[in-house]
Amino acid sequence: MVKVTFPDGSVREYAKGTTAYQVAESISPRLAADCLAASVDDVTVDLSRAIESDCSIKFFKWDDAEGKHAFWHTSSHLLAEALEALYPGIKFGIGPAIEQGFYYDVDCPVPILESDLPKIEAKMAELARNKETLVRTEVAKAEALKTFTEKGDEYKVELISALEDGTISFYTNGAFTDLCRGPHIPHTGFIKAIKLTSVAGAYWRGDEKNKMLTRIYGVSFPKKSMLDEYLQMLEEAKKRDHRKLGKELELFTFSQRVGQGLPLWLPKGAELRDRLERFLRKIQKQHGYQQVITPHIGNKDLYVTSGHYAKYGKDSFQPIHTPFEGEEYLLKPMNCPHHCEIYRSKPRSYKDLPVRLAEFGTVYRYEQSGELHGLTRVRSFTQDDAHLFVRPDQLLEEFEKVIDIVLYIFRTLKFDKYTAQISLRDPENTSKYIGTDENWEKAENAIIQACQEKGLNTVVETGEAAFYGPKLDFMVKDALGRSWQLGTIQVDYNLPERFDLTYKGADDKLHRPIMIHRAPFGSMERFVAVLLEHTAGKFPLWLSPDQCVVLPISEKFNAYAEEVVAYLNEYDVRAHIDDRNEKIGRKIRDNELKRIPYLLIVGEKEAAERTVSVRAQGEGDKGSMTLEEYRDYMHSLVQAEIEENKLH
RNA sequence: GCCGAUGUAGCUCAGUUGGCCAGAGCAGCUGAUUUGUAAUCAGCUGGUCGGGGGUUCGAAUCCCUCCAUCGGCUCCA
Repeated sequence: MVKVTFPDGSVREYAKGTTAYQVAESISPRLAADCLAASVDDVTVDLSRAIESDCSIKFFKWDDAEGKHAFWHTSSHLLAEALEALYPGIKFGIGPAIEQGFYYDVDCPVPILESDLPKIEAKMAELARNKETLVRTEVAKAEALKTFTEKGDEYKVELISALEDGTISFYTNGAFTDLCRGPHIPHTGFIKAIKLTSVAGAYWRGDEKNKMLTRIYGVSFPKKSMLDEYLQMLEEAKKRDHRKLGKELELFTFSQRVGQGLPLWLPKGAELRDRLERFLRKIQKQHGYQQVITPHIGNKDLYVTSGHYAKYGKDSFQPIHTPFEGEEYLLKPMNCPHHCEIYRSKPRSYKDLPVRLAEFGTVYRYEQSGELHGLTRVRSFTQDDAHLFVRPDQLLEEFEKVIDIVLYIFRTLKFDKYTAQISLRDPENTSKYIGTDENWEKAENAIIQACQEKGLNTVVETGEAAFYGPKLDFMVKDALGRSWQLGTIQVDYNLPERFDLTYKGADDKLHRPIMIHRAPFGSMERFVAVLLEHTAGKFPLWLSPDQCVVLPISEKFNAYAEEVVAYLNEYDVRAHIDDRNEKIGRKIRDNELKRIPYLLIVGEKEAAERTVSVRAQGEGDKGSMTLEEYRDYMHSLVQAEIEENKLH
């Protein structure tokens, strides 16, 4: 007999060799029917796994991440089985579960097109109905190699070659056998709804030097209704797409003639951006930052000194040559070197530090054409940049203060779901980076310690650091769940050395400052994009380009409406008039669709009483207010939005 | 950059197997209407069908090429 401990702490005894499924069944048939995978001593396993010794056990259903993972992983095997049946000679790369579904990478003798997906889906559904059991077998490495060499699947052979003997397992569903660690759901009959979402190219093992395979993406569900919900969710997400909203709300546009990836900010977008900038500028002023302004180009030597030229020079916009002197200039791809030169413009004392130089600096980077994406990835963008030059004893405190600013901004704009990611150097490949191991270690430790002291929940990603230093990045997802880096804070020991930055210490000797690079928004472009997707275009009142619009019932009341607009504008309430010769219903509809927060309707009654009839966006009629009441109401709302999350 | 898809008026989209001057709604303009809480009516303007080349008696439709956009991959100072 073996003792099995359950999550609630209770213990039961079972005969040795009892499967996880049988254990579930012994608790309740319902649990056994719903459960998709289990964990034994915190290792996720198939339900068919036999229990050989005392252990703790957990069961995973669809609602558990592990359950979904096993479900989608099995779905990818089902996809592979269908593909093998439909495309003889097809070879398989890898086919994992992902955050929202699964994919399989294949090398197919005939191209698989998007138009082929329904056919493949149908085949999958057919195979799923057979309730094929996923059978695990453990094999010796030599045998595994033999199997796939005979099959002619060089990708699997390559994968197996890298594995240790004794750790290799196969899973078979129907006619398809795959190299796989598992775990899987018991049989394919659980898979009731399947949608193959797209085909794409993907390099074998993620390396662009390798062959490009065909990747087929899909999702699957245990119920048809869940698929419908999922598709519905995608439709909703499309409505929040910042590219669509940017066009509808007239915030920004692109022109093929100007060039790809070069956004043109329209008046309302420019106003929105200006408001965000003023918001941050104010916080920064309170925190001892000084605004500076630097040119959009810089001498090539500047970037040779910083190391950026060696790293990015070749795949950047090509240098600008002066007509006579033969000098080379680069479009500024970042602001740090310019700020270093400002630091150097006079001798600095330890008493002057920290020096905090801030600039909304527009930079130009050659992004690969296939990477451009709305406002989130562009070739010209404005960083809300600042560089802090600090003494070693100030590093932690300053870093933590920057974290506070980032979090304040996120709170104020209601970005409550973010991931704080510590991006470290790849220790396997240090040639990608500049600087000494000692300095890297110091910089990385500073970030880790600051995050701990702030009690920040973080994930660590190795190999994601900038080439000159490690970073703390704040990632936020867009409407479709794609993650974007917004705020970033970086610790840098390298540029101060390369630019020979110094300050005079109390000991009368020269010391090296440490640099903190930081951008709480990241870039104005990307931030506005993600903000649009989060708010669906319904900006908080303080940010909204238009706070209210005055709608006269007929032309007879235009004069009074103009008075109202003038009054509100005088008191910093952003108002304008809609004096089109249209019926009031029409004006309401159009302005609601433009997501104007407040509509003020004025007719005979309002003109006589010097009031406005207030209608809040999406909420309908709120009754009438005098101009003074409405003005104060707006002021209090705006105040509340900003004060609510105030930084201490 | 790579794989795949898409590109028709300012916007959203029709356009059958290649065949009469390329259509609609919205927006815009003109006129009528003077309106009370999500679309008033009528008329008009607007397109080298992404650019270029080719096949054909004839091309939005077929082929080639370039450009842009979209979904991924790679990249992201």
